[in-house]
Amino acid sequence: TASTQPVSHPPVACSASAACLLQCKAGNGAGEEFTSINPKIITLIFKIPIIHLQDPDIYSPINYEADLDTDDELELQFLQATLDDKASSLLRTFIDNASSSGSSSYNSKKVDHFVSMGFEEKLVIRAIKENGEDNDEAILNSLLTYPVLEDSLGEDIGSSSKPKSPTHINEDFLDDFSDCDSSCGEAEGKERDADYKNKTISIMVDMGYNLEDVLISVERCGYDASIEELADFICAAEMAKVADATEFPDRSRKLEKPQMDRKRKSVQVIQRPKKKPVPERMMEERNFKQMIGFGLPGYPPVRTSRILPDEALGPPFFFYENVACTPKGVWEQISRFLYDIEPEFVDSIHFSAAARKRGYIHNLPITNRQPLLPIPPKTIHEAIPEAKKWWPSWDKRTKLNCLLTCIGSAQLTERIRKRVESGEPSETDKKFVIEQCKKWNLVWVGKNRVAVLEPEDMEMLLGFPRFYTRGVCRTDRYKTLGNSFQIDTVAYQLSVLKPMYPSGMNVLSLFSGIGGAEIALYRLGIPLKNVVSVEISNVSREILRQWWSETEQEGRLIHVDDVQTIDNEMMDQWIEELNGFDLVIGGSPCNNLAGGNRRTRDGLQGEHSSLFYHYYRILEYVRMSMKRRAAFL
DNA sequence: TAAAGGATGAGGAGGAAT
DNA sequence: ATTCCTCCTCATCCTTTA
Repeated sequence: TASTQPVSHPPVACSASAACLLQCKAGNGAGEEFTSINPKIITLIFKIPIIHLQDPDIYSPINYEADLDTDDELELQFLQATLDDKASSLLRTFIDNASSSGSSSYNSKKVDHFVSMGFEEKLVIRAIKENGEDNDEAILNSLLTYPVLEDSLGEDIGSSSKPKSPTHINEDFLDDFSDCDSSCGEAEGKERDADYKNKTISIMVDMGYNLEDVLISVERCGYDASIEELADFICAAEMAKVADATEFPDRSRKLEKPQMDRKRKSVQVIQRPKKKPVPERMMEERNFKQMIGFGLPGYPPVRTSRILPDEALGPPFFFYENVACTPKGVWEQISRFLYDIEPEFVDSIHFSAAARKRGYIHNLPITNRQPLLPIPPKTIHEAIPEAKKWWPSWDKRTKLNCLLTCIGSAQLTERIRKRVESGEPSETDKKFVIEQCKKWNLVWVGKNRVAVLEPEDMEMLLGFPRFYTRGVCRTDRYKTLGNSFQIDTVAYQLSVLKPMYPSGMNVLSLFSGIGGAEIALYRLGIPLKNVVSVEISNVSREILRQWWSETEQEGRLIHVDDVQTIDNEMMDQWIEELNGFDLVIGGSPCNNLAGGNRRTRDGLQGEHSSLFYHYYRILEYVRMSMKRRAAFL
């Protein structure tokens, strides 16, 4: 059968289509759009082609339905109902990819084709019978619909939901356990557990794992955990010992909330907590108000540890960034896709003289962070000492506002000069001047003269080397810098990686821009072994390339222009050539989220901001592919 | 032709007063 | 708890200027 075929090729090829589906508008020109997509639905689509590897019965879409509540059903129905022409073509791609990539080693018969995508054979037969053999789209649509329509399947579903990592270790091992699930009675369950435990432990020890570690991992992950899950846990625990014993699940903590952890684990990314919505959780946090994240250098930590869902643990580590003040619900949506990890909101005002309110979601440890040295100036006067001389007493600013992509005009600064130069300005004049200064981040550069920040000022305030962006026109320097990371802020969070990777890192940098992530790692003293940098703007790419060349980086810089063109084959090739990625980092476009956008602030589904789903797609695939590779080697 | 200028507010967050 | 007020925002697009 399909499930016993050796894994020789990445089976997932539909992810891009799945992500694209998110952007499909409702059919019939109704003008409605997806405003909130449940990751369950998307994950369902994502997972379908890979599930056959493990255990088709367990991974059939029906089983996923176990995690779908009423809302999800509606959403799924809505998804299907809105498959217009555009979506249909994507669906076509989805099917083609799944068959050409994932099922290349299987026979071409219709049934096998869909079985290989993870659907149950009997349902495939039924769908073919209903739709005819030649209509793949209709067949697939039916297969996706069955779980929703088949009420009677609900019980079976609920009891057999046991998603496993797509990692392929040894099918024989899994076959031994795949027929045991919670549908057994209580007594049976205990017996099953004991049986399972013994077999698993025996196998794991045979595989070379330390008995104690195996026992701990079984305790921690639950008796129904698969071998690869246990292996993952042990691997993570090992890393934790090296890196930060308090960050990863450790022995003292593992028994605290076994039920909660088991539940979370057992559903992986499919299930999202419903009782405690993310928004309230996030807003309750006092870190949102002050935007100090989990703590700042030199201050007592807000939080010293956190428990990440097992499926979120590195490697690879990941780091995601975007503007903090998005339309409502956006961060909740992002968080739901990124393993429900709580965003860390930090205002770079704590690291710099300029504000920059940003949210970060990552799976990094949060203790033993170290700030970059030297500590950057934190007030305007420290940052721009020459301005102090000309600063009027009635301008009370000590900090700059967020560095944007556009600057004030020379005409404006001239108008301000005229208002101010004729004696003591009136209150009205002062009000106008202060208002404009705050709006455009103007600083006093001469007697009665204000000016916009120079590109070099912005480079410094953002933590880049001086003249980093030289060589391109002034407008482009402002634009690219305005879109960048604040290096000190990001580096502080990334600093925990330094002791873990003394010999350097392989980095997949998405939406690189001018290379804020690369500079942050470089300034931390973490060697850049290989960097795959994805950036659509050739101006930005050139800036990074130039820096890479000038600083004589020993590693390799691979540039890709469009994140949407990255397919599984490319990722597999990189993973093979570079021996995997250690970090997937990036901040997806904020155009449709940022408050300054008057025209197209249409949220995460916006034209540019929806590229976030490619971050998710790529991260998910890289993680899956690396897991599979690790288990295979 | 390329760069700069100018017009284009909504939408939250947060504080103070009620 | 509600209302009022102040403040700020990784922007976009068309026109004007150099």
